[in-house]
Amino acid sequence: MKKENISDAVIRRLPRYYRRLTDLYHRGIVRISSHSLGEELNITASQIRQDFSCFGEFGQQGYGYNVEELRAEIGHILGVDHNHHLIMIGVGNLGHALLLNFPFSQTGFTVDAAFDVSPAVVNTTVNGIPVLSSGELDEFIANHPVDVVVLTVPQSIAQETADHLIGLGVKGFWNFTNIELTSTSPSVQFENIHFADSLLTLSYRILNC
Amino acid sequence: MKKENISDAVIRRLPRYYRRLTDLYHRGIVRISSHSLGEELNITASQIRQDFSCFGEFGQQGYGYNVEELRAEIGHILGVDHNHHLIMIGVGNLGHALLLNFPFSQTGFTVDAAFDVSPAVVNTTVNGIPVLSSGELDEFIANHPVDVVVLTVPQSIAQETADHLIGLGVKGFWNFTNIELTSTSPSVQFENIHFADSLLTLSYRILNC
DNA sequence: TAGATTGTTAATCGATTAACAATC
DNA sequence: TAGATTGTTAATCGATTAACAATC
Repeated sequence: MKKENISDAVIRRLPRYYRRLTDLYHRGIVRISSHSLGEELNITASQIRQDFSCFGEFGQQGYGYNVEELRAEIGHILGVDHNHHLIMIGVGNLGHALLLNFPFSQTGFTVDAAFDVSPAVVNTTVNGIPVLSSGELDEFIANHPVDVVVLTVPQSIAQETADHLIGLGVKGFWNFTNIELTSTSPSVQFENIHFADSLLTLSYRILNC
Repeated sequence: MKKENISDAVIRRLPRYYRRLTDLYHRGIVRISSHSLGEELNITASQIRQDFSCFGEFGQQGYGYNVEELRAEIGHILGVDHNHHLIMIGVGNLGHALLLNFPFSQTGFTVDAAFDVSPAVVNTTVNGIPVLSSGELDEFIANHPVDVVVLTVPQSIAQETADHLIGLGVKGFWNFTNIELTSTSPSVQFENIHFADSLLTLSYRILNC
């Protein structure tokens, strides 16, 4: 299963394949060729076959790929069946929106708790998830190992919060603050949602493309 | 100013340069070399100089770059001084969070209005921005030209909403729905925030890296 | 002046695309 | 069987890195 040297570009295409295959599956489509799959995603058939061949042989000559099987394989590669444990730090407007709307469970994550400093939200629940006081964080993690933290805190405390959590054993951060987080430990993974960077690239493109 | 063949990789690095330079500027740092700038961003000095040279000559041999000037140049390239007009379609939890927290004006955008179908939000204002009924959309755009739409609607109506807006002349979409939007017109730009894709790549990396 | 650092050209590296034998 | 399509190897393309003359 574990392959080395999978490039970031390949990894970022996997969720798109998974998304499209899920759609095809729900529409009752049984088989698909690399050519057809690529057409819908604007990816060449060659690249799709190269990408899949990093992980195994999922197709059949003359037939193509079975949609349900391929979806399951890619889902497994991405870890949707892994049940990661996740907590959220910072329950402001954005944190709230994610807790209410984001399908964590479909993505392989269980949200165990959320944390905030504001008395207005501490000891409430949001979509069934308890919001605890930040003071309870260390004890909580000691009793409930956490794989990933959703970081929806103010920018000013983002790096120090991350450092503290890394010390408690957290290995992954879904970072919604607009800074580049760093860690001395190479096994810690950061995935950034940089809203401003994203909108700026759109600004550039509507002016120049 | 307008250069052809700027690769997507270059464009996506520009906001990171801009962000770092803004930080340096606020810290009162006057000059920086490509080497120092790269160290903080994990980008080689060579690549930084290559990137900048797509747009002009902003440095000085033996000295490096003036932080304030370089920040202004890159900001200008990205269009932060352009004052794009923007509206939001769909004022749910996520839309609300963006209206309340996202610094649109710092990014070169003016939010003129938001639209929704729910009587619970129509005719309210959020952070000073009027929320109008979706029925008023066509007339509004006829009177207030719109460059970019923030698409925070349910997935099921995303493509049809986009098609309608493209017909009304909208050229850019900041798409928060988890589907790939398409357009027959090549001048229409889509910038996607695919939350689920993002979290899935994190899932993959904590399992494999 | 000497040291530092640019902008740019050339070299390298990696990712994408094309081609094709294997085979369902 | 004949047609279709895979997985993989080879060719191409583009992006990154290295090198260096120019010069502040």
